[in-house]
Formats: sequence, C-alpha cells, structure tokens
Amino acid sequence: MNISQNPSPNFPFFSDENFINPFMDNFDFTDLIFDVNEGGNNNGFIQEETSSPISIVSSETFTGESGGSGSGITTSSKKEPTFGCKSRGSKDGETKEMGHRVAFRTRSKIDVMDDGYKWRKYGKKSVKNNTNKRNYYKCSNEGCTVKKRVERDGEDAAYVITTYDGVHNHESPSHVYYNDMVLSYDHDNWNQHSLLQAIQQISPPY
DNA sequence: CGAGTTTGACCCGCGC
DNA sequence: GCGCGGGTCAAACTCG
Repeated sequence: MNISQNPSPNFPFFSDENFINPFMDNFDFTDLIFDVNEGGNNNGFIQEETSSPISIVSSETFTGESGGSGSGITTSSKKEPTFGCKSRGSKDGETKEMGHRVAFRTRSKIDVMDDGYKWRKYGKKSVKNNTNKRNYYKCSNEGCTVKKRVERDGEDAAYVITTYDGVHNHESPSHVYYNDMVLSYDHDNWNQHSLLQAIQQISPPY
C-alpha cells in the first residue's frame, strides 16, 4: 500500500498521488501514524520511506467488539507511540465500535491545529513517558461524537501528535469555501490554515 | 450571559 | 484484589 490509497476519509488529499507537502515552515506534516477504519482489512504495516512528504508508519484495523477494551492497535512505529484505544462504550448502552481513527505527527509550533471544525476541550492529562500534557477535545457540533487528542511528542517537543477518533457526521463549517480552495489550489498560496481546512472535506457515506 | 477552558475527581480496563 | 494509567465528567472559572 502506498499513500495513493486514501487511508482516511478525513484526509482526502492522501488520495492524490501527486501529493505535495504544502505546509509552511511552522507546520510540517510528518507522520501519519496509523489509520483505523472499522470494516477495513489493512492489517499490514506500512513502511514508507521519508522520501515521501509523509511517512506512514503503520495502519491497522480494529473494532472494540471483543471483550471490552480493545487493544487492537499496535504500531510498528519507530517511536512506539502509546495510543490506547480504550472504550467505555458499554456503560451507556453504546456500542463498543471504535469507528475511524487517524493519528499523525506533525512538526508544528502551535499545539492545536485549526482544522475547520469547532472543538470543545473537555480534558487535559499528563501521561506517562511524556512530560507534556495531553489535551482532549470533542467536536462541539450537536450530535457529532468525534474526538481528538493533542499532545506534544515526549521525545521531541517540536512535534505534535494529533489523534482523531471517529468521522464527522456533518460538514465542516467552511466546507463550501474550502472545496473551492482545493479546486483552485495554488501552491504559492498554501498555508497551514487553508490546508487543514481543506483536508476536512469529509464526505462520510451516510 | 452563553460558550469555552481549567482542573480535580472519578471511572474503568489492564497488568501484576 | 490492588495499583496504575488513560479517558471522561462536571463544577468553577474566564472571556468575549
């Protein structure tokens, strides 16, 4: 598998074989750490060399349907990111399906990327093996259960690890505008904000 | 005043 | 069974 296979509906630009890293000097899209898509079957590890603008480290599939907390994610990452995939789902009669999860590591001066969606912070924790705090966000759109975690890389604070859980069941507030932007993509005018907005043009199969 | 943030407490799963 | 660690809740607080 290579990145021409779109690993995530959240990031449609991955499907572009001619993907060019458009990030500016304060933001460097570095690693897609893993992609998890229920119903998928990509259990193989991906080892893209860094000649690619992005380095996909691993990609797996999991659901949490067996025995409570799934521990389905193991990564082949050289950095062994410690992404758990616990779910407290059954507590309220929810299913334990994890849904779609995407994590990636970026080199960024800012902690929280503006990806076009409205996020509400609901937690902050210090985690083991990382002196930096991990922040928890929920999509503030009514009815949308997408969550994301943002933390600085414990080994290199220049990197930010962002993990998205789930797929938005609504469009980005700036959907139309950024669709236009993608269509009229001008490499000289890319910036962090516009790209991150653009990659949120998710059209989940609802 | 409403929306978002902070932060300590609580819950839960997992490993020993 | 117990302790640890990660994830979430919710009250208090802040800000526009």
